[in-house]
Amino acid sequence: MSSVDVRNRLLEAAGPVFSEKGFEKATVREICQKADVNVASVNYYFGDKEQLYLEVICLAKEMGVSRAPLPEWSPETSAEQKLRDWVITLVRRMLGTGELSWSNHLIMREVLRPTKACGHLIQELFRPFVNIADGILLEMLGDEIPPYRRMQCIFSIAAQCQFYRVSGGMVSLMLGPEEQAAHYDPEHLIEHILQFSLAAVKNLKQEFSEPVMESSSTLHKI
Amino acid sequence: MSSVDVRNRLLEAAGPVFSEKGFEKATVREICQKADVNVASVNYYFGDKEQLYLEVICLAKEMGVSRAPLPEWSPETSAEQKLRDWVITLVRRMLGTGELSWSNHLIMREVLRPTKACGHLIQELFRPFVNIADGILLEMLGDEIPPYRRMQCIFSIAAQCQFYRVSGGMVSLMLGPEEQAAHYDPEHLIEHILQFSLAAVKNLKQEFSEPVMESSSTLHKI
DNA sequence: ATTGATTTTAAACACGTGTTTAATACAATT
DNA sequence: AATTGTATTAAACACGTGTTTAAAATCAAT
Repeated sequence: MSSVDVRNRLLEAAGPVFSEKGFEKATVREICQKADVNVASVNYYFGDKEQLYLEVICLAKEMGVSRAPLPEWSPETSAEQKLRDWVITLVRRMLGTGELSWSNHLIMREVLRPTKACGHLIQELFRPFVNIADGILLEMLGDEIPPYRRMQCIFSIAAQCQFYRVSGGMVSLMLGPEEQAAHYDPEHLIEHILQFSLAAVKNLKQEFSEPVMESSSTLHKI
Repeated sequence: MSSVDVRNRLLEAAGPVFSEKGFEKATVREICQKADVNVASVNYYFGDKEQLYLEVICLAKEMGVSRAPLPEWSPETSAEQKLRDWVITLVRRMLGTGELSWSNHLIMREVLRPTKACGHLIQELFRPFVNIADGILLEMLGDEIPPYRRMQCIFSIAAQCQFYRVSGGMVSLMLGPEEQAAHYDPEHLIEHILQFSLAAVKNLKQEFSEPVMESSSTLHKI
């Protein structure tokens, strides 16, 4: 068994374990057992547990992007279709099952509780992906609408996709299994999220082309 | 120092610690140190660490509800106003700061990674709160729209509120501090979430009163 | 075949965890 | 004042953790 082989076996074994248990609860012993290598190999090849974790994060990022990439768009593709593709891609990355689900899960852990690896993910993964959505919304809304309003919309759309990932356990407990199977599979979710969000975005555009209604905000400080 | 005093001191000290560290990483020694009692007191009064945790969850539930309750509505309160109040209450519970923020944080931990305490929270806290929103949406949408569509809308609204709670760390890293302070305080978030969601809900009502457009869904399996 | 560097191994180390224990202190009751 | 049941304490226990170590094994080059 060559030395690079042991390194790769450790990386591949560590991904699912970190994903399932998190950095703290994951044990070097379990990872080494799954990789079928000695306990000391992590420290020998990676220095310590944290360095192994950082390399696993990079691996997860690359796997996620390559497995669920954005489609190529021709110049005449409509903005609405692009937004649809964007949401489909996001849901695929978030709710994707099978071999690569551990990478989504691991990345979500970084979002929920950022470590020093989160900066890397933002720069390499989140920011480019958000910028694409920003371009689509700019195309749909025009530049009279302030950029921060576009960002709020992007967060609102992403939030809906993220909800079923992070709160999936609670959703399953609230809905019956049959209800969940009937209306909450990824395809139905995509349709709902798109319809919900497109209506909101189109309304935002109308609000800026028509005179604005004053909203009586009597909200107190939280 | 009376014995009930030690019990309460443990409960009050354990809340913030469990909230900040989570059940696993929180240590009995730290809780006892913060409560200024002996290490063995947890086992003496609660049996074990988990039983203490369960009682802290119940305390968190009661604190959260009592601190940010829903307002009383008169019969002529509009559905739109009720939905506004509902969102305000949810954002307050989710993003509330100060003394009670640990209870929100702890409940959110249960949502993200349900333990045996989550069933209690659903029955006592989430289900009643969701039922109120369901009644409001029923009022706005009428009963021609299937109940599961209302539930999807409730999830979409709650998702937006939840997003800034669970992804707040990443949002801070993506936006600059000045951008975040300018447009992402709770009041601005409430306004955006309400405008975004009300537009979507009203569009859903229109869709059911007007002829439905066929959407060309060529989505493949994830 | 010998040598020297690299890799693998089992054992041990140092530390932190939840829990238990046996002795002590306390407070109320007889 | 003596007794009894409860509450508190410091110490120890049993276990799991990441990491280190020194010896053994493997491999490539001479």
